[in-house]
Amino acid sequence: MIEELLTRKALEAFQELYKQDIDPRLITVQKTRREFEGDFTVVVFPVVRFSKKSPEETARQLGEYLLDNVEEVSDFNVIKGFLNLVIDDSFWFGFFSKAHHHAGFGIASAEGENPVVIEYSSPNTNKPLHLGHVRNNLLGYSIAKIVEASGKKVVKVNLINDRGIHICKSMLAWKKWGNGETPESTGMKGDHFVGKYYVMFDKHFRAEIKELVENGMDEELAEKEASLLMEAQELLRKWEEGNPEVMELWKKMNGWVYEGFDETYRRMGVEFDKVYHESDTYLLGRELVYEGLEKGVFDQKEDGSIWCDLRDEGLDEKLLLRADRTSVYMTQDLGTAQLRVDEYDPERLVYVVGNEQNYHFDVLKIVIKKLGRKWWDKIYHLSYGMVELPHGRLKSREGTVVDADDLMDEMYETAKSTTEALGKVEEFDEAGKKQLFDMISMGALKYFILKVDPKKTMLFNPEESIDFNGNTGPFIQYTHARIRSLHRKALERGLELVDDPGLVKLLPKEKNLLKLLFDFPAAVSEAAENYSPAVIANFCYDLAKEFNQYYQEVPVLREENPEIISFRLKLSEFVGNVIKTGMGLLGIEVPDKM
RNA sequence: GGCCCCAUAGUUCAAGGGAUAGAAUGGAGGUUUCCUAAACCUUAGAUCCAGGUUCGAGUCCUGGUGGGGCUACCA
Repeated sequence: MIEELLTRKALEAFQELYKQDIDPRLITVQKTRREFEGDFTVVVFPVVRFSKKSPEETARQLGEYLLDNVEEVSDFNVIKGFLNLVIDDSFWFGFFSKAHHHAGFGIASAEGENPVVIEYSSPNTNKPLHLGHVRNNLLGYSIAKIVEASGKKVVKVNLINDRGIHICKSMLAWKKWGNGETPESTGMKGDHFVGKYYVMFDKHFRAEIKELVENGMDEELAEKEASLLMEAQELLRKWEEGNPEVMELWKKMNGWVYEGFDETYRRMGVEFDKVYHESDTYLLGRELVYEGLEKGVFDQKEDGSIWCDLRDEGLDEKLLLRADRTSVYMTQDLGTAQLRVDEYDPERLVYVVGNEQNYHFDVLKIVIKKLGRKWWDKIYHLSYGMVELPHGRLKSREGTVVDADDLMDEMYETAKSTTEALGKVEEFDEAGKKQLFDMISMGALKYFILKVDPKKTMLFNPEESIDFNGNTGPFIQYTHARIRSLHRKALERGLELVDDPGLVKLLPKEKNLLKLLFDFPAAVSEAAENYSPAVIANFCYDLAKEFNQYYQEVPVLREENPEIISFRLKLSEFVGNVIKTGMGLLGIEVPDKM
């Protein structure tokens, strides 16, 4: 890397010029800001105490040394304590010649045995997916792609919370009021169908509480003793006992939900290498809790419930098993973590889970540590921010949710009408149109969500919807389509091209593009280190924006010189390929024409 | 009450302790006989408050204000 070379040479310069060995961390080489001349900048303020010269003088002497001793440096200028170095065109052109052929530029091949296991999605089987899940799924899938591109093996896993009181509520409602109807008989998508009964349970449950309270019962007590809740709990007990009738209903209703989820996953373009079900892992979790009890790291209370005392770590006591020995959320998460370690021996266990569960994961790590598992610190909670609506956060109960399927439908319609209004679809057949509208609508949605730093709370305004102009997915897709169009036109016109154009005088915009392209592998690494697709999204946007400016002011195909046409065309294609690769890391497809 | 997170143009987002805080959108104005105008160009507009550390603070520290989350024998 050129930055490392410059750092090394700068250190060398300090030895030569001032007889000083300085801490490499004091030398910062960064990209020169747009408004100044140069490609890389060394900030000399931190090292003036070693040179014992003014910042300007230090920068000037360092600049002269680098100009004399580093082949790539062709000029420099000094502004205050900033040394701006100009890298010779031949360096950038050399990079172009080497890299533009390479289809997988920026993508490292997987090495090492131990994979990174990434859990994402993790739905409950009682209701359809909403906007919060969309952020989760898109983040998880994209991060998996990015980590893979950074040269690691990745296993994408999903953990389905398929058991518990929530699904029992849906089951009970269906038994009581379903009259045997099914997704097929109603034409509803399976997850929406089951979700309907979950809502129905809640409605009747509320009504019952209201009635109990009106008859003089305390509200808190009513919420605990409502007959509907008791029945649902009875159903859960029967489930844990393996009651055949209950199991059958449970399997049937979960099956409906999975069919619905699969459709939504397919549409979002996400997939998994392995799917875990909580119903398969909670028993292992229970064994781990007993193990901890034997080791004396957990405690049993008089009623038989088992707890982990975390007060020494500044946290509270945490329940691990109920008095009746049924399991809680933490129990099954212990089990699944152990299972994954046994199965994959991972270098890291990444959990893509919302930041509302920060506390849960703090506790999980400590509990695993207390169990004596050395891999406790391989657990990494990728804690992403909530999606808020203009009126506050998403709340299923209050009906302020944005349903994932509805959202995708609306996006599709918007993409369709916008594209048709622009008169861009005459040349497409029906299948081509559908494919294009899918790409554009999902591109807009995915980019909108992924361009935001995962850790931050983000706002989604359904009224204003998602834009197709400016810093958006379709803008970048459009740039790609333009580049592909250039390529098509060049072939149509039978232009005389050369395979490896020789060194041409680089225009400023061309140099800017090459500098951006040069940074792509570093952007992939940075995105992988920080688990942040936003880094890639911003990179793609900058590249597309720079290209559009270039496209606007520089003719590509209308040049005389075949060498120059070839260079500009290949540079454009290089940009197009990197956009395609980068957007691919976000799970976004790019069209050849739009 | 305790613990955690956040605060940047009207709005939605950027900014690895570095130069004059970038974009987009919305506002105002402009570009199409020429490679796709979902584009491009010009223009106005912002770091919550008070201290501190530093040659240098949107970024780090302390206090305040405002917002969100967690603090379930729900998952």
